Amino acid sequence: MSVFARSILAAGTLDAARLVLGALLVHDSGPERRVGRIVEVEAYVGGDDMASHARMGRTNRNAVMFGPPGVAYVYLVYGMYYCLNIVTEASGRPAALLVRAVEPIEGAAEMRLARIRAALARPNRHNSDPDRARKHIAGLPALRLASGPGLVCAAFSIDRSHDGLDLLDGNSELRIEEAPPGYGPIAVATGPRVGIGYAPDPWLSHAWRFYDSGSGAVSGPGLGVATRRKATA
DNA sequence: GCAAAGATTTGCT
DNA sequence: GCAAATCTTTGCC
Repeated sequence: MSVFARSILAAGTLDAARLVLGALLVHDSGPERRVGRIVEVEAYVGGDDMASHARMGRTNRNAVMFGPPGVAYVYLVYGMYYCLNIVTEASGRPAALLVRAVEPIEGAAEMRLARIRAALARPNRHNSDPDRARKHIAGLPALRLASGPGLVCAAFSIDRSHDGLDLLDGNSELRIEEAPPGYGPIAVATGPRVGIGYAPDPWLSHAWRFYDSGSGAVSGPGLGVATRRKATA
């Protein structure tokens, strides 16, 4: 299987978002190969996008967003969860696609184990019984193993060590591969981005979330803090 | 130097 | 349906 075309990511981010749906996220190391079909992404476009980490210019955290396309931008959100982005557009222009959900194709058992490992690594005051989390994840349908940005990283064992990794290098342990025939999205739907209630319009309202409406792995309507804050405001 | 908030998920009420 | 967990980054003193 060949890696995803860098020229597609180098062009406009909004076009790239539609074309990357259906492509495969592959983690090719460890006991079992993990493959997931990308079914939901969000576009963060340029330094003037007030919802983007790039809105404050280049910082230590977001530096790779300013680099070449096809590179992984991985950050820690809320101090607990990692999020995976695919950098887009030419060097010097900060843009990326946040991978919000993938549909497990291969290695679902390993994804489940990785989810359990991640859950046990962050016990909280409610989590008095480790077996509870274990059983919860064990009972999840495969389609729900990576249906959220933090869950994608948990299921694929992605962390800050992958920041800056070239996802379009066939030798990378984590990479994006072309969609096999028939894997493209059946119907691409769009909507506003999730969890960016702090951003002013027009960025708040831009329909820059793209997903395959035919996939059962797409994440929920958006349960982020910012979204709730907006709802109660 | 310190305070505040975040591209989320979870478990209990 | 809500609040907590947790830590990096940012913005201001």
